[in-house]
Amino acid sequence: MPAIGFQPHDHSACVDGALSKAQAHCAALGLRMTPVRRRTLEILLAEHRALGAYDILGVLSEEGLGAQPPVAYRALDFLVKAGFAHKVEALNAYIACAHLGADHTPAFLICRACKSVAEADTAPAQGRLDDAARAAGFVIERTVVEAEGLCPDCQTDTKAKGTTP
Amino acid sequence: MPAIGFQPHDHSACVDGALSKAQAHCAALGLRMTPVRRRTLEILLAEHRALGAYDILGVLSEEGLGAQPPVAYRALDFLVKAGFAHKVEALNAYIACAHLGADHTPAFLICRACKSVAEADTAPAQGRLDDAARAAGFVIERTVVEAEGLCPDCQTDTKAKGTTP
DNA sequence: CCATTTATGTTATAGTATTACGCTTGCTAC
DNA sequence: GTAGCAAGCGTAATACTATAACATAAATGG
Repeated sequence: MPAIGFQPHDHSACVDGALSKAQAHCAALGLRMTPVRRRTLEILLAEHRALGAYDILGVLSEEGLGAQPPVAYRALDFLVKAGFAHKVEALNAYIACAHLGADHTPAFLICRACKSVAEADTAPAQGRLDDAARAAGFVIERTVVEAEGLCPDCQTDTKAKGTTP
Repeated sequence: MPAIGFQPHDHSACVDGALSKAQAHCAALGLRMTPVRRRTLEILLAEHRALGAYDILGVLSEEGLGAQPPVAYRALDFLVKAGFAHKVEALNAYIACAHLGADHTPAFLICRACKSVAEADTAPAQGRLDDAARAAGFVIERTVVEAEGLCPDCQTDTKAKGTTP
């Protein structure tokens, strides 16, 4: 399960696949994929980048799908709970799940230059963190693993060399 | 390097030690430990819990050390950059560093019931994440590793059994 | 069809963070 | 010592993120 997001790929297939998997998952579990929710997922899927709730809201409201913050937050909550999207805590932003269907704990690689975000798998790191937690008598329910740095493309770009070029 | 924060310990020694280490570190590097910065560090050190910037600001302003948000944020930025404190991304809150002096990448164990936060070391997990990043061609500059769950004390408390007791 | 639950629409407000600008303080070089 | 400069602080204004509360509407299940 490689990090998805930096390598070129067939993006429209990636979007279509995710949408239909999400749809199927909803059908199977009796969840309701309403217009606002589907559109929100589409917006997130359109790019391998984290979007703020208000970015989403901007698009939704342009399309007449709701103009107030709760509309976007409710749709995002639904998608996150259903596993179709994740919240990137370091950015206070949201991103579509790149490994839909897998029951995973995501790790994010966040490029500080181009803002793209790749989703990797944490299973290995996870085990070690569990060890540390167990030693402390702590029971983990949810983990957040995020790394900020430079993606392959931005490592060679001059603009990326410093924080203030 | 065990997780610090859940076990009972000599807290005043823990505070005093951290303060004098910070002071010494500033002296060594020519950093300026001003009244606002020192007081902010003291406030954070007072508890092994993450505090919001506005919690800090509340105390500072009661004491005549500044009444507007930038005062708190500037002090916190300084402490974080100097390594005397960390930001807990999952809480949008700040906590004093529990391993002052060690050049470390912290991992936090956050109790959702009592809100205490322990700081563990991620070196092991770190290695695996590095592997994943290298495979993707990504260069990590900073990592965020946070786990939410229940601390030893709260696992037995009835109030902690559900999210809405 | 009616009751219940689930989702949406809307207003208002809470919580987190930054920009911008001017003043003061402390350091360094003359 | 004092002129020039950088770092820090005071303050106002504003931007960004998120939730509470309550009314309305649509779907589900008897």
